[in-house]
This record gives sequence, C-alpha cells and structure tokens, in this order.
Amino acid sequence: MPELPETETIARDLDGAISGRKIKKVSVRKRDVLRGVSSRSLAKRLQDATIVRSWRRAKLVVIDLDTGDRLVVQPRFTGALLIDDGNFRGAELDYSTLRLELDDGRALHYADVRRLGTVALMNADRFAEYSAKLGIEPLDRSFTAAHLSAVLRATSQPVKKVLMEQRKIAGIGNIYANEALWRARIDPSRLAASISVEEASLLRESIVNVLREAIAARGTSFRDYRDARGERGSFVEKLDVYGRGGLPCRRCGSKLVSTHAIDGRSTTMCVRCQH
DNA sequence: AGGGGAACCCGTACGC
DNA sequence: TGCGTACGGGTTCCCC
Repeated sequence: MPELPETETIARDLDGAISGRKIKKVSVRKRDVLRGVSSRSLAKRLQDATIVRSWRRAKLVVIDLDTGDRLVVQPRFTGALLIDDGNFRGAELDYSTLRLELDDGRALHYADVRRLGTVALMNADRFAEYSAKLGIEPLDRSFTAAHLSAVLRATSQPVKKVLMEQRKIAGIGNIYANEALWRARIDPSRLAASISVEEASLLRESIVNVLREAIAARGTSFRDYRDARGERGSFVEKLDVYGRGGLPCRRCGSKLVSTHAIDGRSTTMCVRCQH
C-alpha cells in the first residue's frame, strides 16, 4: 500500500530511469482506471510527448510531460508503475492496465490487480487546483511543530484519523500513522485537540523520522507494494507496531493490542507505552 | 461546514 | 471439494 515513502521511491526511480524519453505508443487495456480522460484522449495527448521528470506529491506519482500535461498516478493498494526493459518473464505484467511504449524500446506499465488505483491526465491549471486541496508535505521545512499543533487543535477527531487526512497532512496512511504514534508514545484514540504543544513537537519528529527511514529502506512491502523494478521495500522488518498485534512491544515488552474501534481501520498500539 | 456512509474493485479468507 | 459470499483498503462523492 503505497504511502509517502513508497510513492517517493517509485517517483525517484522513474525520474532516473525515464526522464528525457519520448512516448511512442499508448495502449489502454483497462479503461476503468482512468479518471477525467477517455482512452482516446489519453492516447492522443501522450503520443510523442517527452517525459520531463517524475516526482511525488502526497501519495501520487506525478510524471511531467513537455506538453504541459501531467500524468498523475494514484496506486492506492495494488497499483504499480513498472518499467519493462525486456527482463520481465513471469506474471509481472498480468495486471497491466496501461502501457506506454518508449523511444528506447522499454515500456512503462501501470499494473493494478484490484484496480482501485487511478490514472489521470491533468493540464497545469487542473493539477494546481487539485494539489491545492491537499495538505502540507510532512517532509517540507514548513511542517513545524507549531503547524502540526494548529492542525490538531482545529478538529474534534482522534489524532490518528487526523494524521491520515490528506487535506490536512499529505502522504501518511495507516502504516506510518501507527508507527509515528507509537514512537511519540501517543494513544491513537486521543482527541487531536488534547495533544499538547510538547507532544505535537515529539509527534512531528516521529513522523519525519519514520518517513525518512522508510524512504531509505525503499518503503514497506507488507503485501503488494513493488517499486518500478518490481522489487520489494525492506522497511517491513523495521515496523514497530503495524502487523505486530499480539507480539511484544519493543520498548516495554508488553503485548501489543490491535483494534478497529478508533477509525474503522486496523490500529496496533502498546497500551502501556502510549497515553 | 464538517462528518458519515457508499461506491469503486477483485483476491483472499471463510462458511456451508 | 466446490461454490458462494463477506471483507479490506484510500479516496471521492453525495447527503445530512
């Protein structure tokens, strides 16, 4: 499930691998992943466009084209951007929904088993409008303790839910929300407005550190996530709480508890360490 | 306005 | 064993 670190890994890989390449041919195999653009229009606007760069915003991979259009990919759970340089042999491309043939013989695929992921093509204005609705990037300098504290105070929701709200803070999903709260020793069910400035400062640090460490490990492959080469990220070995319900807390040894009661999503925490 | 709930999709897990 | 069904999961959209 690509969150910020996984999406960042994909975008960096693509940036190094396909910048400067021209798109020679576009094939849409499953049109239901497309948003706001028809197969025909997508093919027309991508044909002969040159890829300028690839980068990340929130949990989106953004591929800038020399035409001014941006290809905006949201992998959700099972989506993957895969570069086929002729080495894929097995089932890697079974779930390809979109194939962009490049001028050097390679092809960029958007593959997605469950197809809850989406692919959109936006012009500059449309992208600006869309991006403006997303919250602050947690790895930006402007994501200060004061900023986080203000976000938390302005809502009546539990803190964990707020961390995952893309309109408030962009890029954090269930895995990293769980991890950051454990690191900051904060109970995920606590009302965000009750978090003190000191706690917000520690939480900000925990968020930034866990995201940076996960990027360094090329992300968390809990189930489906694969990078642009089809490989897994190794941060799953470093997770302290997510997926570790019933196992001992790495800090105090007491048994970690899993619940769905907070936001309908699976939350794992240490009831002894997190208050 | 802000929050709750449905829809999107299909592999996997589970029940009969 | 084989079939049918419920479930999960992030975001968007609709409705209250």
